[in-house]
Amino acid sequence: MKLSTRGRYGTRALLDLALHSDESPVPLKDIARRQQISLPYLEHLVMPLVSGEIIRSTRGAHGGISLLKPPEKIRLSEVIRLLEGPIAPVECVIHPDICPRVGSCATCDIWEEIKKAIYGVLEGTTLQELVERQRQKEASRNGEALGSEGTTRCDQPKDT
Amino acid sequence: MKLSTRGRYGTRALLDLALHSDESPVPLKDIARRQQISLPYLEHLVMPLVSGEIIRSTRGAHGGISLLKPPEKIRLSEVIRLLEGPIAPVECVIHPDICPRVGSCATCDIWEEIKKAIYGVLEGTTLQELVERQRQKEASRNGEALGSEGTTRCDQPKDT
DNA sequence: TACTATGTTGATTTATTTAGTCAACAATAG
DNA sequence: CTATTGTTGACTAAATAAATCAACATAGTA
Repeated sequence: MKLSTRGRYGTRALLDLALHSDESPVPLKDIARRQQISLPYLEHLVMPLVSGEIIRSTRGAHGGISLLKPPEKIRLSEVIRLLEGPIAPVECVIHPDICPRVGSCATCDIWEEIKKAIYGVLEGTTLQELVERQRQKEASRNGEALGSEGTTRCDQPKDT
Repeated sequence: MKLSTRGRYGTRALLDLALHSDESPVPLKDIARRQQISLPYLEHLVMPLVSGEIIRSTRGAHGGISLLKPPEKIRLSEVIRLLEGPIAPVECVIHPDICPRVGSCATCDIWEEIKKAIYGVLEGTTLQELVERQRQKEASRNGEALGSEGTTRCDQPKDT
């Protein structure tokens, strides 16, 4: 029941993009540096977001990626689905037709409930909310202790 | 965000045990056959449940495994924790101390919420409820269509 | 006692997925 | 034309999942 780096890095990249976008595209290189994600890896990570039409990419000098929709219209449910695939914890919830007898197995009901619970959280959270939370945290952090480290990252070191 | 076979097979094995236990221990061989799980694999699977004191095992002839607690006292949250480890979707929710600055990363809040949502479902479900659900399903199935297949399994074929 | 049925443990194997790199290529701005 | 950026696909290394196998321990039974 773990999220892979795709979901985690990808979400952080999107949050970083939202925090730093001002009309002009944001180069992947900058996001990679700020979020401490290897550039070649990040390039692959964001591709599903491009084809999912969450972001647009611009090649060439001064290129980069930019949001295709306002952050309040981007739901984490879609982001995670694009980055990690279906949210359900087991296949039979995704493809009930492969179950020899759907509806005869009590455990699947529980897996279905878990799927709905996860989906509820992700569907109810937009990128805009993430942005606001992040700004709030950074503000309160500056208030309490000045001059500490630069950009912080949460899941970087070993959160497999 | 997938459950591994450990969690799935283990839960089914436990449900099978609860459905077939009548004082005497149930041999792993029987559970393996009914649930179509390879015996050597099942042997490894149930070990965490033994050390977690969910079940007791008896060696020798007429041996097998038996529940150590009444099914209504066995919560899926504990079963899954024993079989799959911590429920949180990322490490930093499990070990906040490894985060360079806990509380400064907005995405972790969401992962924490997801953890709570999953936990809520699992904590709120007991083995007894699974048993009742299963009996109910089998009863209604016999009512609607007689003489179909034997034991059904839901997640067996390909629910990775 | 000997034998059979069962669980226990640890080593080993195989396949899959994850995470990441590399290199060739395409497009755009200046 | 050149530097800068994204795009694509092949490739690799490491970790994890999903078993399998063999040697052993224990309990019942003839």
